[in-house]
Amino acid sequence: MTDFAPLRARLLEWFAAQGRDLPWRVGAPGQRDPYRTWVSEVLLQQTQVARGREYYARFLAAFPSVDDLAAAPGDAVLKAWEGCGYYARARNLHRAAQMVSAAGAFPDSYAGWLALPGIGPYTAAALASLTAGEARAVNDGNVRRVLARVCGERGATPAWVQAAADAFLNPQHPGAHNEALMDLGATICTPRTPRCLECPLRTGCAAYAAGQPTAYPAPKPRAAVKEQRAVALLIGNAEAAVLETRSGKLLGGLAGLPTCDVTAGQASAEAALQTLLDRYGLGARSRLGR
DNA sequence: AATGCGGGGCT
DNA sequence: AGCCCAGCATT
Repeated sequence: MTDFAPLRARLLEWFAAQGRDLPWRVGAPGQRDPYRTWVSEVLLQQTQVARGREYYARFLAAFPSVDDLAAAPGDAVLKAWEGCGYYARARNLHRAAQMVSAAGAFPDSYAGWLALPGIGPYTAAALASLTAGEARAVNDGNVRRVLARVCGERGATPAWVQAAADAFLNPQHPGAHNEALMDLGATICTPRTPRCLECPLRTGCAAYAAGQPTAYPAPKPRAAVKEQRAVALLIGNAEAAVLETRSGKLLGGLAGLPTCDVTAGQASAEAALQTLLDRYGLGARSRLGR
C-alpha cells in the first residue's frame, strides 16, 4: 500500500490555502452545526455543488431548524425540493427530521446517523467527522477517483476504495481531511482533464507517474439504457393546465401532465393518445382540429 | 451485485 | 452523445 503519511500533510496544507468557500462550512470541521451540515450533505448526493448551493439557500430559508422541518407539511418540503431530483431524499429528510425532533437531539456518532432514513455510509461518515470529529473516512466518487489514481489501481472495487480511504484518513483531522479530499477531486483531480500540475499529491501519484491519470480508475461497462415512451396531454395553456397525480416509481406521487405509456410503434402511440382523450371525454382526435 | 431514481453540467 | 455528479434504498 502506498505510504500516505507525506500525502496527508500536503493535502491539508493545500486545503487550508485552496479549499472551497461554501455556505454550509461554518466553523471548524469537527464542530459544524449538525442540521446545516446534514441538509447540505443530502442535497449534494449525486448533485453538483453549484446546484446544491441554490437549493441549500432556499431550503434553509424555508426550514431554518430541524424542528421547523419536522413540523412542516410534506407538500411544503417537496415544494422546496422541486426541480432538484431524487425526491426520496426530501421525503427521507423530512421523516428523519421528525425522528430527530422527537428524540430532542441529533445523532452524535456514525452509527447514530446511519440509523436515520436517507443516510448511508457516505453521509454518516461525513456527518460524524464534520460534526463530532469522529475518525470516519468518506467513500464517494471523488475519493474513489483520487485514490485509484494515487495508488495506480485501475480496478478500484468498493472494498478496495474503503480500505484505501481508511488507510489514508488523517485521524487527527478527519473532517478536514474528508473535505480536502472531496475538494481535490472536484477542482483538481477531475474525471476528464485533471490539473495535475496544480495537485499537491502529484509527487507520489502513480497515475501521474504513468502519464495517464484519466486511465484510473477503469470505467465500468454500463448497462444498456432502457428506453421508455409515453404520450402526454396538455389541456389548458401556460397559465393553467390539467394535472394528475402520477402513479408508479418515476416521479410517483408528484403532479404532472396526464400521460399514457407507449409500448411500441406508431399504432401504440395513437392508441395511447386516444386513451388520454377518452379519459377526459374529448372525443375523436379529429375534433382537435388536426 | 444490480437496478432505479432527476436533472444538469462538461467535454 | 456519453459520462459524471459529496449516494441511498431496494431487490
